[in-house]
Amino acid sequence: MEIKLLKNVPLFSELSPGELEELLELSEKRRYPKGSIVLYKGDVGQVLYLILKGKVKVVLFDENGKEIILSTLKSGNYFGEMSAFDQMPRSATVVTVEDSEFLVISQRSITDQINKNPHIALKLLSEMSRRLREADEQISNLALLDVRGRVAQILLKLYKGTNVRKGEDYRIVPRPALKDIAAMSGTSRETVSRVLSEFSKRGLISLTKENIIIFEGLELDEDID
Amino acid sequence: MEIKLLKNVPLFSELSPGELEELLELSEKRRYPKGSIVLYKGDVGQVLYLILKGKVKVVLFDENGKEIILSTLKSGNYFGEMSAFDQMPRSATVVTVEDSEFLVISQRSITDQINKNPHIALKLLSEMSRRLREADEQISNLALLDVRGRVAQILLKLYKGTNVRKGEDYRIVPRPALKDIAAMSGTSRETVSRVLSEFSKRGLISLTKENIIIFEGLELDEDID
DNA sequence: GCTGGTTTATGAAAGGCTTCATAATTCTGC
DNA sequence: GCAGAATTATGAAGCCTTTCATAAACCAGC
Repeated sequence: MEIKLLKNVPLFSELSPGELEELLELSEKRRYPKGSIVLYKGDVGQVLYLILKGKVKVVLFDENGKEIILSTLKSGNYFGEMSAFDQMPRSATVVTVEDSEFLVISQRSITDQINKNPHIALKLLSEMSRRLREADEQISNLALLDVRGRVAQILLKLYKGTNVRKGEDYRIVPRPALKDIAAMSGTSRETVSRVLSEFSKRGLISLTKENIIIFEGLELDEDID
Repeated sequence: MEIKLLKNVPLFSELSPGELEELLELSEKRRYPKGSIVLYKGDVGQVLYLILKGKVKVVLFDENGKEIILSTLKSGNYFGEMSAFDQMPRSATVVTVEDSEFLVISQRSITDQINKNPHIALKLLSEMSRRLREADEQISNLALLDVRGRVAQILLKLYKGTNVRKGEDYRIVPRPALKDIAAMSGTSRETVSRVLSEFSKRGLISLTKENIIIFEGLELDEDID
């Protein structure tokens, strides 16, 4: 039944129907409503979660509850692989932002598959490289850019995730909550509100109720100031 | 000749002498004096560098030359693996901070070894997991802590890297330059200077010419303030 | 052991961002 | 369609950090 679904996940695309079958039998399907905590930072656990349906955010909190979003993942993506490979506790908390469904795969199943089929390892290495790049970029943004720059980077990244283009502009649909943009930029809701209205006044973006339209030129933000 | 050296690198510890020999023959040894740029962000190139001797820093710069240090690596560590696995350009610049010597291994050699010996893939996955954790922690520090907290975290991390313990205190030897602590904390030299002298006045650390001694209690810094 | 260059310490001013507060707007569920 | 909840907009005060400037300390090499 989900064989077809798995087949479309790049990570498993090289597996034979038999191997997929085997993987499925050893795995468990789990559902979580929107807003559930799937795993907690500090937990031990070596299972990997493949997102079949829905969307999650990977987050960290400080002692006052201030949140930083490390990444957002949707169906076809997976998380929890780090603990599967280095046996350390969960390094972040994962929360569903939509009703979601996961395939929970044990570390054992994964390493078994790697041994049979090293190609899977290369897929994993490639994906982890991508994540490391993104993490490095986020570090760079936090350390080297001011809030305007960071928010601009987040808008561009959000656009790449939605990919709605009309003529010369780029739309982020649906419009994300300011507090989420803030949690991605490492700043406060209020500051994001101010920064976006400044961008809007400068003609770099257009804010509507349903979306944010990015005009060419936002990339250059740093210079214009 | 370097077979013995390679044997001690965790990444290759499972390889047979024959496989090590093969790897060595396909690889090239390269030396760089202190202060050399080994690879530039944006370059294309899929080779992996194994550090045989010396020390490097992985850095990013903003347009004014302000630097953020993503990590510091020493002999036995490797870098450049990301481009080897996802074929994207170099995501950061690597600079030697000591005279250094590298074994330059082609992506091809690595994937060949992975196919022969999936265990190598697991080592790589484990190491990349570790790096991702560190990156996430750095993001969290930058986004959620003030400068004091970030500098404190860097001191603790530096201590873990030197591991000189005498009685109840922990020493960072040799004492790093303030500008490097700054580049790791995402702040300025001047601010690090002020923060350290504040820590010193509060009795959390002791600053000497040769080292920094961390007393128990620095971890709690956030609370004390 | 001196000289020039580098690193560190510290003050002062300015600015960016946070925080708190309030009002307006929008959304949600009945 | 309404009431209450959540989100957004905006002002004001204050703090943290940066930046610039200067002096002191330190270091490296001849």
